Amino acid sequence: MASSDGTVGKALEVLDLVASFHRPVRFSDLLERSDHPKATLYRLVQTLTNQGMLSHDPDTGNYSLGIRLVRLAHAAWHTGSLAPRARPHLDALAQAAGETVHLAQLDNAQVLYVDKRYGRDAVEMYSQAGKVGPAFCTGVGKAMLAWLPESQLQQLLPQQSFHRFTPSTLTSEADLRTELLAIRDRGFAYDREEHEPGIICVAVPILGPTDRVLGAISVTGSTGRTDLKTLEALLPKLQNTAKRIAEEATTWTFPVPHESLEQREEVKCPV
Amino acid sequence: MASSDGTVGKALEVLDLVASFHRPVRFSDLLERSDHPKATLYRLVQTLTNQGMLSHDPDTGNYSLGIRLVRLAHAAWHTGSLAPRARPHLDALAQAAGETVHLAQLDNAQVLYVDKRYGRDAVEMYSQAGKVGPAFCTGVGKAMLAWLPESQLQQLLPQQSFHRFTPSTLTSEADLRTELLAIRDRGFAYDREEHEPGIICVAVPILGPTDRVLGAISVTGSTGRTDLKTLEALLPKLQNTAKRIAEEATTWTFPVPHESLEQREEVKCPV
DNA sequence: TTTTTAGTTCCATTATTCGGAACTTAGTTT
DNA sequence: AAACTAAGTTCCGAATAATGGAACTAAAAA
Repeated sequence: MASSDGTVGKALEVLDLVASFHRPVRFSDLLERSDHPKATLYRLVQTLTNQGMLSHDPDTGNYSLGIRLVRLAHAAWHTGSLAPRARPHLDALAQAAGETVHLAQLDNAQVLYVDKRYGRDAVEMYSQAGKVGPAFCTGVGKAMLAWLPESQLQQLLPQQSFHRFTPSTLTSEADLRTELLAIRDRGFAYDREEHEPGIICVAVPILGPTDRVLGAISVTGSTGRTDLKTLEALLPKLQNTAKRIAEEATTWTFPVPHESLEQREEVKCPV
Repeated sequence: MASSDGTVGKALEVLDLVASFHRPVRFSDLLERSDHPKATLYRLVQTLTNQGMLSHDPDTGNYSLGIRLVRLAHAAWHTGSLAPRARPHLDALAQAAGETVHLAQLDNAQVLYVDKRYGRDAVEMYSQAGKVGPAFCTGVGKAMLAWLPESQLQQLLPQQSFHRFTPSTLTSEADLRTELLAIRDRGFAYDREEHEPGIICVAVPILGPTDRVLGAISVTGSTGRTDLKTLEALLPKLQNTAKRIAEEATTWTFPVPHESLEQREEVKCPV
């Protein structure tokens, strides 16, 4: 599955490229890291800028990800992610558990955190929702992988970096496969400081009717304050929460759109 | 500027179309509202799904905006919007003012709120930030329009709906033009219950070196608790904050990326 | 069973994208 | 100031990818 589909694929690739810099970039920065010939890349960037997916600062010549993305993501988060419907359940879980709670979904081969709660206060959400992490060495990642059909695993596993973050990171596909079987067997996943030293967690998948993987939730702690046994005691609550979220996600029929359409409509590009 | 550029433009149009439903949609829903022939739309949707920009629930056949958008938006918000650098200033302003504070940018012809503070507590990113509103009848919208070059105005004004939200909404381009001149003259914009009854605000633009419009901030109140005179007293603080944000936005050189690239890389699509 | 509706595939035609190379700035260096 | 360099932009014939009418399949309704 090496190659991307068509012009659209290439354009989206450029978006990822811009994102990967984590800072505004000049055209030549992009050119350097891209396989496309100058003229081609230039045209792609132009198009994306026109479309508001990139923004271009005429003073500095820098490109950044465009603001249209933020708008689209707002909608994506509302209709496409589990977060809005999982919210009350997450709140309750965070209260009851008194530990940090994560809600994640798969974004391709990576884990994407779509919501997060700190024991009590809902702070810092800005910087957290939307963050991505590795799948092979996080609790939520492994919990989701464990329930994927073989066909999908075959696509996702080769994309894992198996980078050794800590001494306990699983660094081969074989080790991970063994772990995934164990997880599926016992019904939940551990993170034994595999991603960050001192950080442990217990995670369960959120499964749809056909056991399709919808997402995962976890409770996280630090080895200083707690241990796996303690976190494990929260499992019933975790599993209960996961079940409820799954129910909401599948039961729920969306309310009829209130169509605040005064604005909407096909708005076209400025220069 | 009726038409969009190329295949990429069409694909992004489809994303907007999906977003406009505010709920998961079936293919036929999209077909109904789109000008594209069935096969063409189908291919576009396929491509976007492949790319993770749309997600497709095989159980229900529904499409939603994909999770890849959330990831991209996270990056967009960090590097592309004023929000992260404006943050401490907004906090300070909200504290000092004791009123709700908005930070907005232009997304095409609309206003996009990229951050918000209620007197004290911060709000979650994707449920509030990412929201769009009309430009012609909000304080931040008018503040930004007032400083745009004529060429841009000519593109954006025809896209305004001029929908009468309240008795005091300006409902014609001519009225708005007059108002914009007044705003530019006095240096800030009022919202005299033009968008929502009982909601008033005072807004100032955030201007770059060449007076380029970077964004706008406002303090908002309700007619029950306050009045325009009172809000106006906060103007020095507002203007000061805007200036600081502008400075940060232009001065700031981004820190060298910590390149947590174990993950990144061109990750390709699952089935 | 037949009919209708929703979703998917085919493929010759057509329109877009591609990219090498030349050109234009703007910023350095001698 | 002329010569050089690097970054960004435009051109245009060749190559490729998108198009969409129509036919097909699957599933639901009559």
